[in-house]
Amino acid sequence: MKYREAKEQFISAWGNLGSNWGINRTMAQIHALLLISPEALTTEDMMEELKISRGNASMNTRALIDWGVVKKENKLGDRKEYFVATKDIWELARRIAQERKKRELDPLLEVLENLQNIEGEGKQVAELKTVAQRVQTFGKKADKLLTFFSKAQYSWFTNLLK
Amino acid sequence: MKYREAKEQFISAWGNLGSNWGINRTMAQIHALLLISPEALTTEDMMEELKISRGNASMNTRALIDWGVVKKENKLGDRKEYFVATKDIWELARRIAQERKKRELDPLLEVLENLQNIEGEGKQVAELKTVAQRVQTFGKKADKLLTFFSKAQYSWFTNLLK
DNA sequence: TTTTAATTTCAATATTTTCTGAAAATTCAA
DNA sequence: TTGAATTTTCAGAAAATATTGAAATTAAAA
Repeated sequence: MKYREAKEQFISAWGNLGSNWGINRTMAQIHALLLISPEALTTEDMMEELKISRGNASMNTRALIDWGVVKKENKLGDRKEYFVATKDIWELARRIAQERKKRELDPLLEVLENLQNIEGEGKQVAELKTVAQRVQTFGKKADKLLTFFSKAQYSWFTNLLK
Repeated sequence: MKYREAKEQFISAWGNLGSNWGINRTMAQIHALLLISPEALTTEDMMEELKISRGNASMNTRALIDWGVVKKENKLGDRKEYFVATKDIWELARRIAQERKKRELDPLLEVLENLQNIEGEGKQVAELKTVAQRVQTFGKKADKLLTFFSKAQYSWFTNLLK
């Protein structure tokens, strides 16, 4: 396989994965591009490689920085900003886990906590309470696991499989 | 808190969670509704509760069935179809894990496998190969873990936290 | 059969999300 | 300061996704 084709396949696969995970395609593609690039890239580079506008590149690069998976870099005597992605996949996974926990699991658990004090008695109330409680129990466990995961070493993850 | 309000909060929270996970809001809301309902529901019930059209209800119910988290039920002497959700949250988590693995991880791993035979030598080629390999290694471990997870008992998950 | 009830499909429409591009803001050098 | 280079912002446009509703299909009852 030619380099160019391989690159396109990787970027495209990463983009698909991202969009299945509520991350927009361009954001995932910029990330893919940075991942496979041996050098830091400028906004111009991204625009050209992915055929996207300046605004798009700027906004999605910022989002990647907010997720903590991309960093700015400066080069002496150059005014442009350069960007690099964390190349450590384990570190990447941990950051994503951490960020999603914060954005999704935590708010859900808060809602579930509130649902414990529903008034009334009937069947429906009972069912809602039961489900809320079960989801909460499960969610709390997932929460603990994610917290642990996001602090753990890669070796822990590996050992889990033995 | 009143029952109605609680119900709305639960459905809304579940809908949000779903839409962060690439599952459309209505589909998640129907699922939420079935989860907290003590009885099987008809399409009519869903339409009324969620203010959605018949077509929408039909399509999203079907999608839930494809995911394996909702089942059809029949009542004697009643021509209508009734629907129930799996109430076991652990079972639900396993099905989702299984389904997402099949739809997302497996295709990614296949692409990565292909990327191992890239022609050429330069820095860029080397970097792409390295990244693809790292992602693949990680992906394979995640794959094993998910396979195990989707066959495991709830107690395994619980024990993990000890 | 034929009729009626229930469900599915899908073209048209509505909504949401993403992207563009140019103006505004920022940053640094002269 | 001023001015050029660079980045950010955001209103409007485009694209993608979800929803409707009525016609077509299917399934059961008469």
